[in-house]
Amino acid sequence: MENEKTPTATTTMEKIVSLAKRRGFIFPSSEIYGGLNSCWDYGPLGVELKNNVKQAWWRRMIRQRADMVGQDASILMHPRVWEASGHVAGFTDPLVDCKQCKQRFRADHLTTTVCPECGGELTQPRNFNLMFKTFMGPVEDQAAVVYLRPETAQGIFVNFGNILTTTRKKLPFGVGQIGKSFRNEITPGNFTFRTREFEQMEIEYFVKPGTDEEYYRHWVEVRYNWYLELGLSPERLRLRAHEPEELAHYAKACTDIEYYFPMGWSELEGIANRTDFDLKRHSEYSGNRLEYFDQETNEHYIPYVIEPSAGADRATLAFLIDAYHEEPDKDEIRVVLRFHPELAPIKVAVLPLSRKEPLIKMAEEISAELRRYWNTDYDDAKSIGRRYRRQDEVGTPFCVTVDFQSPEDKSVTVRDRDTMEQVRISLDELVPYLREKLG
RNA sequence: GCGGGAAUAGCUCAGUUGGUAGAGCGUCAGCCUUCCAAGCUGAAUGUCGCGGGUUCGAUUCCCGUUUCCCGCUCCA
Repeated sequence: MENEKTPTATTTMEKIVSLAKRRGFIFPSSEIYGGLNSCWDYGPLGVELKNNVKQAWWRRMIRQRADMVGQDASILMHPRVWEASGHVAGFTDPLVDCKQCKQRFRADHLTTTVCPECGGELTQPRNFNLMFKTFMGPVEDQAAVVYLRPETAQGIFVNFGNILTTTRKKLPFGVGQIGKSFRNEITPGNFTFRTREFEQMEIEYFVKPGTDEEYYRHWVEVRYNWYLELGLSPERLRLRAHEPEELAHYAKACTDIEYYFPMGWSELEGIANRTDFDLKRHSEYSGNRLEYFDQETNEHYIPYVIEPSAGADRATLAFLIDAYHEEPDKDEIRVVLRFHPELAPIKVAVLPLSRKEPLIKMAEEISAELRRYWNTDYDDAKSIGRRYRRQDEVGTPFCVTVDFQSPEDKSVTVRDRDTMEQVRISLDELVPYLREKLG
């Protein structure tokens, strides 16, 4: 697959948007007031899915690694942070528009005073600061201007010293966090792919200078495999190394992990070698030396940083798109979300075959038991086939069906979403059975 | 921000040459139903995206605006 727009791109994304709305994954923000540009709300199933994505990241990247710790920094930070990081200067793009051909250019990239495309007249440069600004305190005073963070990364850099002393970590080690960031993107769009409020899952991994390239490769591999482990299709996932001229001001190297979205190959995550840029700048601007003392070599130095920076909303969208399947079923089309069990918003549904007692009572008791371990749904409305379809459409991996035999021999059947096969097991074995499948 | 398209029920859409709206699917209730969207009966849901103008009357015509989608430019 090359970077082309497919003819079905529109309809695929529209189907995802429609399903997301219909089944309570994602709604337009403030919809009853007409919506708000580029803002989306995660509904009952969407929040489960996204939380599962974030937990799958946290578990593998932080908890299961001895060289990682977590943190959760505030969104509002000292204004000087953004001067040191380069965002106050670097996030302001002076843009000009051609009055004739309507194309837009960065004024600082132009060498001419007329449109390089058609020679038309250009508008005056206008500044686009991509950071959201607000006021700290009840009085709108210039001295109290603060920014909503445009990335979570800086919250880690400014805490480098605190984490070093409190955790007694030795290099190499990393700090991860998940949180909201805000950017006044010029062009948001493509559903939740590019929004002005978004959630990041970022790691800053500190290493001894000279070992940075080795760990850079390590993290590219670790992060790539993370998506594969959680079920993303390998043929829709690829790595793309940045060309030197497209690197950000702080980066020595960067590799994107891209997914083949309906609109084409687009970035899920970037793994950057940020060198010692950030810690050095914060040392300069704050007057605090953000250094590491290496006991083995008896020297002070500023660590290099490898940054795997992922978008939680983008990952969630990719998992949703990748899970989406339409399959012929008689004359109908069966919609199935084939989520990895770890990501599925509902893990198991309990379905009594009839509304007659004692099936209902037994089914309710079983769901109460299962709800202790997993997000469990209960549904007794309409035919059993219809209820399987409902669960398929939201990606529930397992359905526990209580039939007329169940009260007599204390057994149920478990139906698998992917194989559509059923096994009859005793009630005592149900939780162990599901635990083996779901973890 | 610029250009193009669109906006009617939860979803997909029809419709009104200007006289305040329907279908299918879905949802809910009841009957029926012993494992893959069966059937029957009944019900709920729309300020026709929002605001203004023209008009006796606007969902329909005009203007503005918001949102979404598709192209330009940027990023996680």
